[in-house]
Amino acid sequence: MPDLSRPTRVNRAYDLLRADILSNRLPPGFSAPEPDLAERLGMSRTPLREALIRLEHDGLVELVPRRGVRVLPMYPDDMREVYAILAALEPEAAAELALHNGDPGWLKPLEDAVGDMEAALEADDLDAWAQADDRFHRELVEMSSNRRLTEIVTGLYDQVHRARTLTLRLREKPVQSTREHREVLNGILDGKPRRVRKLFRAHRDRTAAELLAILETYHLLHL
Amino acid sequence: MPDLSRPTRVNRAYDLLRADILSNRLPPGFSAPEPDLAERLGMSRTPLREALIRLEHDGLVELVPRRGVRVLPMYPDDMREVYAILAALEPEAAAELALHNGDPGWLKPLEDAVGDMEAALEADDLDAWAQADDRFHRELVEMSSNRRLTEIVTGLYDQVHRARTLTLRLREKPVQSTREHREVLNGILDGKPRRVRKLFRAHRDRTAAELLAILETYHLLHL
DNA sequence: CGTTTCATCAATGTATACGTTAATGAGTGC
DNA sequence: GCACTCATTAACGTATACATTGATGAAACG
Repeated sequence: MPDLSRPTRVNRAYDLLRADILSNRLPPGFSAPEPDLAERLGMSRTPLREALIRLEHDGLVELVPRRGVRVLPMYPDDMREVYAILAALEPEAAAELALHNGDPGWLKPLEDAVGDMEAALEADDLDAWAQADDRFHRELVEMSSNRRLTEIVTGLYDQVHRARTLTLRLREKPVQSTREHREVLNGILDGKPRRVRKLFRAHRDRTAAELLAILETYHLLHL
Repeated sequence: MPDLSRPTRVNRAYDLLRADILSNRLPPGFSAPEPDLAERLGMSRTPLREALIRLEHDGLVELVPRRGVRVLPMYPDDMREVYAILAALEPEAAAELALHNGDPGWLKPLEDAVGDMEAALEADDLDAWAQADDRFHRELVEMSSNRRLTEIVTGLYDQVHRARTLTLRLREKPVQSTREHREVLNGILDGKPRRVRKLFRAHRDRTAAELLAILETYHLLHL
């Protein structure tokens, strides 16, 4: 809830560091003392520290006294934690949508996202697919119009972002995932909350298991 | 995940302010410029600001440039947000417990909590009842051994803490609530996850509705 | 050579300083 | 009497300074 838009140094530091972590430019395990980071960002330690506190809350870094900032790794158990929470929240949010029938065209963002997933799948463009997938999930939770829920869920997305990116090309073509999204969307359109919840839940559980299996297979024990 | 135990000024400021907010000594809507607060806490603005950033993340205060810190009020819609999330998370955590049958005596903390609720109800000690109720919910989510889940849920508890305290004496004797906790516990003991989920969900939905009704009745529109 | 002691160094936690800028109110014009 | 202008004030965002203290490696010792 801080104003992320104001052009303050704290915000710049936060945005830059977050982007570097999500993109793996600052890989898990990386650590550096505050003065180094501050210099690299061209600012003093004061705003940097404030940004770091926010990143720590986001579960992206750890502030170890005397050892500086450490980018947190994600172990399979961490992944399980995140997906267990998402498996409880997302299906509920989706089911909720199935009740609130708004004006027609209301679900356009979701339809577009699923459409883009299908198109990307057809075109074998995995990056576009991942982006559309991400959009689907983010749009959906935002439609819940529950600000707290949105913040929690997007925070969790961030935490598993690296793992998703790294495993994107290690999995089979996401044919089933794409179909499942379409089914969830249809369920919402049809106003079937219980069906939607069940479908989404199954989707989450399946994708979580899939991702964990890949991590195990490739011995990617920390991301 | 900051180290809350280290005796630093940041931690002191955080603990004191959080306690003051939860106890309503700093009521919703209260606001003060940073220098005032810093002086009152006997420290400089630097550690204070770091504490405030954490409180902001916790959803307890808002940092308004030029106007200082503002203790956030809770409107009915905020309450709805919080309870919607809890209604998704807690039943899931409880259902999970119904699967993992650990050693006997494993559920002791929950049994004690429910026992204390029943005793407090008998003794007409509302404060003790509320404390036991709180303990039940906290213990339960901690047993999920999902650190992230615990942090999210306890953060939400904090946000509605004031409302719960203030309405404690405006509601009828929590006979049904107490019974529902006992039923949930029995469901866990019997290893019936689906039943537990349903019971807990109903409990949450009912208590949320009850609380909101009270707020409406008494025109307590912001807490 | 391994271990212990101690001095050095550097990072942190915090205080202080300061330029910028929004808020406030006095003063002016209408 | 009301609106507007502008000067004053003070809070914020940030930089800098500094004492404390853990870490590190050298040196002394066995």
